Amino acid sequence: MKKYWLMKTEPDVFSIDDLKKSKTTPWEGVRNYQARNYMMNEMNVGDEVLFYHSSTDPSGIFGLATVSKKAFPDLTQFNKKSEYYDPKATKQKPIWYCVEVKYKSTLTKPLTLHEIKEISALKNMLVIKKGQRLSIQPVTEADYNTIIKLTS
DNA sequence: GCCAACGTTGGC
DNA sequence: GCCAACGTTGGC
Repeated sequence: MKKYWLMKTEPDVFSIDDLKKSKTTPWEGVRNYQARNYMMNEMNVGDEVLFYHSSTDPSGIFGLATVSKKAFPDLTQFNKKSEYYDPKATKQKPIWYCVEVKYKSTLTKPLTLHEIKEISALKNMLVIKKGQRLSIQPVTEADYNTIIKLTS
């Protein structure tokens, strides 16, 4: 059963263009249990990803990607030099997991957060809910299909 | 196990 | 840069 996701990233740190260049990337640095649990327990190879740029102007959905590898330990948690280092994690007992994400396309017509708020069919999307900070959010198949139609 | 203090996210 | 929302930490 294919699932659909929205994954947030700050384009200054990692943008859809960066993903286009690297083709795939481990989704490292997630340090929130709810987001981790989605990756660990619910994401499967082939799931569709809406690639969302946050903390930028305008913020919104700028690309499409797919999950290309199931959850595996996020190596940055073991790396003392990484900003994502977690001293409580050990290789025997990792705390943080990530999936690998693969580039699919860059939207020629991105869908900004402002536009999402204006579209009544998308009014239940989590990303427009006040105070919604979760960096990985489930998206319904209907919302995903609406977005594909609007952006192609 | 409660909850105040603190840190982070992210739109504006 | 502000600040609302909300997750995490740690003292008790």
